[in-house]
Amino acid sequence: MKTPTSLAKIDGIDKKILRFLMQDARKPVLEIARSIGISGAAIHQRLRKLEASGLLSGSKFIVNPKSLGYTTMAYIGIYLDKAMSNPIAVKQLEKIPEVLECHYTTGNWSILIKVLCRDNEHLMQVLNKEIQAIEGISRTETFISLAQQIDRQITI
Amino acid sequence: MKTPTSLAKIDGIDKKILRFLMQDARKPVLEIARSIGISGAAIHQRLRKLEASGLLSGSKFIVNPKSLGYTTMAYIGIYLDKAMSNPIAVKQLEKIPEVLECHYTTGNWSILIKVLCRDNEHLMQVLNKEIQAIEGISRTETFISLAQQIDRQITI
DNA sequence: CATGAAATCACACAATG
DNA sequence: CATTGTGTGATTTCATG
Repeated sequence: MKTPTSLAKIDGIDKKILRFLMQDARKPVLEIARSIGISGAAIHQRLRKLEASGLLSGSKFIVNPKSLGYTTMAYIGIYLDKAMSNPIAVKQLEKIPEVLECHYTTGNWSILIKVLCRDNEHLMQVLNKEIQAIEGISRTETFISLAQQIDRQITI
Repeated sequence: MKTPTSLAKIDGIDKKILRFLMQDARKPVLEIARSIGISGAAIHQRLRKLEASGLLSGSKFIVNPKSLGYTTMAYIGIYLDKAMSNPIAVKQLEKIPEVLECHYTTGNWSILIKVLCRDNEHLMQVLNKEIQAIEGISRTETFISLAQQIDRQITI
């Protein structure tokens, strides 16, 4: 087995286009066209191809959580009971809006989640009233992010 | 002291606009306007205000790393030597393109990073040749993400 | 694959209620 | 704070090198 998912083959022009749009999804295609010296229609064709290949999975507006009063980010390692099936716990975690990521991981924990809360008190409530209340979750270890110094996507 | 950063006050219409654009940054403003029943110009005014308030920190095209052959994601907890100043290590980590996030955390480690690699072998090389080579980094603990079941932004 | 032309649509800035 | 109107520019598609 050597083909996990068909790899997209992209050339230098695709990379340039992507680098622009990964920085600013609303950058007009025609501006990019002028920057890299090909026509707007050519960029359209390439973007359609990249979408069809699955390489582009959409675009997002990024909201700054601090502006909404969310200042406390934390990672939480979760130990599940042996008998517990992981998907059931995940389904419960999905219902907690403060949970932004959830990974099934190797190592000490069964799963590792990232949560975003307003403050420490809010984090404590999410931990005690929401997460610990989920059946099958036995113990947790919390790591509060005091500062995030790097946040980026894959380098193209 | 009660004002960490001025909180943006947003109403229901702002929320609707944001929910659309957080899903798809390129959704035409006029489409949103029709969906929620106000004029396009009104949405523009609101977006300008939200940008000015700092709530919107841009937009991004999302690329699917698997399409580029990057299938191994991992979190790495890093112990720094006591004498080590955190910013210097971070500066070195920034130079490693596989490092996507870097958090200064409470708990066992000094910092927690997220890396994205092509495969386990690539991860091993990044660990041994790049990360362990940084002065001040004494020990690391790696947690490979076998599957990511939740990935989203803050709920508005 | 890239181009250019043409039709449609969106944007942005007013001035105004 | 929302609306309408308007000039300008962007998007999208198509037929064609």
